Amino acid sequence: MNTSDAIELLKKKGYKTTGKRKDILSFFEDADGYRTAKDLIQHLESTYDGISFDTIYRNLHLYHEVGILEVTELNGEKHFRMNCASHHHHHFICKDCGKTKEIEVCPMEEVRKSLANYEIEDHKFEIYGLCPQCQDV
Amino acid sequence: MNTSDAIELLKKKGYKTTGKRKDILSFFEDADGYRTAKDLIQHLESTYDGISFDTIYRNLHLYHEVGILEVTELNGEKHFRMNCASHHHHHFICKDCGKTKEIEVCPMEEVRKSLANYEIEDHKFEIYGLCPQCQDV
DNA sequence: TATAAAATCGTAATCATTCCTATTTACAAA
DNA sequence: TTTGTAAATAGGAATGATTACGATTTTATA
Repeated sequence: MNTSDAIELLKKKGYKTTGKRKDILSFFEDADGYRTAKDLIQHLESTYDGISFDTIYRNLHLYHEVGILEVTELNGEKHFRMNCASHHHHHFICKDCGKTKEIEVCPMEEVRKSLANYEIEDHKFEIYGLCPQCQDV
Repeated sequence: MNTSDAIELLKKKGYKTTGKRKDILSFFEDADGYRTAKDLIQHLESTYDGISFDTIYRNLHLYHEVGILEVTELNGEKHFRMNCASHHHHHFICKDCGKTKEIEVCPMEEVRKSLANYEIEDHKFEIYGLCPQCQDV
């Protein structure tokens, strides 16, 4: 998913296009990893003085709802990244810079067998650590 | 891990035994799944009127630190359960009642190969849904 | 260009969690 | 058994992320 695909998707669903919405999208397109609401506010404040929490969180939720963003919860804070689910995969997440690396392994097929009678709604497989760039500080 | 093992471990580490500490342990021993700080407060309030947040959170942190409790973050809230890591495994977690089922599959061996140069510190593999008991409501 | 619906602002409220000081308690040593 | 002291707790304020909401502004379109 990239910014223009996302704008297209939003239009198709009847949502309006605003400067802030576009900037939020490019922020995540450039980020190439997980970012928090705080990160986003900091980025937008230079352009839009006095931007409201409401705007930030409303759009983060909206984007997640329509599948533009993925969410994960780390250290009591929600982290968002551009959805890259063209195919199913998981992520290594760098604790330092938030950048991600795709992991193709998914053990769910095998797991399903051991969960007969259980209704599986979702699953999460994440690996945490330091990416090569963040190791020598 | 059960209550008496935990008390033993705490003593060995030089921590004092109090009624509250014991009750917190039995709460989790009986729980057989993930519980929140709020759940714990509700449980303790009937016995200890006016119990302090400090006591709750200090002990949750302590128990996590020494390995009595495991933690996971769901819906903006930390969830705790008795540590059952006699061997490495993961969990199915019921969204309704918090009960867990052990999952023996762990794909980390395979994953490590694709993460050369990455420093792996931790990983999380959880399956969410409804357990058989919670499906027909 | 007028209009209605959607988006945003400004700010207060909420919720989980952390922090702080005074007081109480557990337990080891006398 | 008493006592000294470090650890534990109470009570409540503070913090940080997130949500809520009435008033205002902006977008899309007729």
